[in-house]
Amino acid sequence: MFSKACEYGIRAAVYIALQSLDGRRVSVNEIAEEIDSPMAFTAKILQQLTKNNIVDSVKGPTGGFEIEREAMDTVKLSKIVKAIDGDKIYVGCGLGLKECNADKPCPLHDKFVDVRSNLRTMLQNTSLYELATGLEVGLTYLKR
Amino acid sequence: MFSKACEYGIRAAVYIALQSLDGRRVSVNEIAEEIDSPMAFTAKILQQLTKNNIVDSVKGPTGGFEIEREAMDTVKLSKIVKAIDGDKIYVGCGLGLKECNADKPCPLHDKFVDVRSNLRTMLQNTSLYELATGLEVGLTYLKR
DNA sequence: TTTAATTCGGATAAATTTATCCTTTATTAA
DNA sequence: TTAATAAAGGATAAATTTATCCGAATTAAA
Ligand code: FES
Ligand code: FES
Repeated sequence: MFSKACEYGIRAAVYIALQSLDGRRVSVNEIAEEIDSPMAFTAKILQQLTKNNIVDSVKGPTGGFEIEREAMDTVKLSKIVKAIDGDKIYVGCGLGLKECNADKPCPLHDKFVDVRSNLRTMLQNTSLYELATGLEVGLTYLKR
Repeated sequence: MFSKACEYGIRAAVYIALQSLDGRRVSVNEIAEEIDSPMAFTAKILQQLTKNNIVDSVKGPTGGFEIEREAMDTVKLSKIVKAIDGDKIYVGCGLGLKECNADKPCPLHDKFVDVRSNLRTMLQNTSLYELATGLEVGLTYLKR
């Protein structure tokens, strides 16, 4: 469904949000450990998240990544997915035609559009804050 | 969503079904042209479909691929997707944890499961015949 | 002012997916 | 029986994704 990069990106963002709720800034090293992802690759993904204003980064000692409380509400998963995987998940044809186009649809178009808009709605309505709070109370996990 | 191999596989299967409705057996060459896919790669995918009893193949002159009328109804997209992409789309965790597990769920689990079962239901309920008939009457397309 | 900690950015490597090529096998028809 | 046609299968190449490494830039604290 999502690329590995995107999966790591979402997990990382949720972890940063969780720690930011406690006012803690976290390093790539800590993030990679806590979400069980390859560190250097995770660093690259965090750069993308930073460039897209999804998380904030601070260099130097005591530096690291954080997310403002307000951003936790405004940043939806759709924004992260778009930043990392692009919009092919939103505009791509399920059967691989150049683009999805209702005027010259593939045989799966109608059914695929249903599923896809279901997914899109879910991503657009899901905030980082929402995901972080489940973690906070120990109901959900970022690694296993 | 699906791999390229899977996209080609579905398109190929639908095309074979369409032609089999007319009693025509089709070659890899024709299939690749009609669905606009790389021929040799498509041949590989057709081998998988054949091994999984999704389509039938006949060697030699006048040979090619075909699908029995009954199979067009019983073969659902879910079978094709499983044959080519495996079942990661059905059992995988949306955020990339080892497997999806409700006992130790990732933060997105509940919402992801909704979307996924929506997708699964769609795939399980969609037959090749259904997709081929839309093509037949010129409402849908396998290339563009 | 120096040192150390941290992200940033570029280069490169490994793994996987996508794609091609060529030989073998089966089968039909001449 | 031979020649031609088509799928099967194996080897390999190209492209993309995933992952690692290392030096540069920034910044806080000693
Ligand atoms: S054209 Fe294929 S999904 Fe819309
Ligand atoms: S555990 Fe992540 S989707 Fe179920």
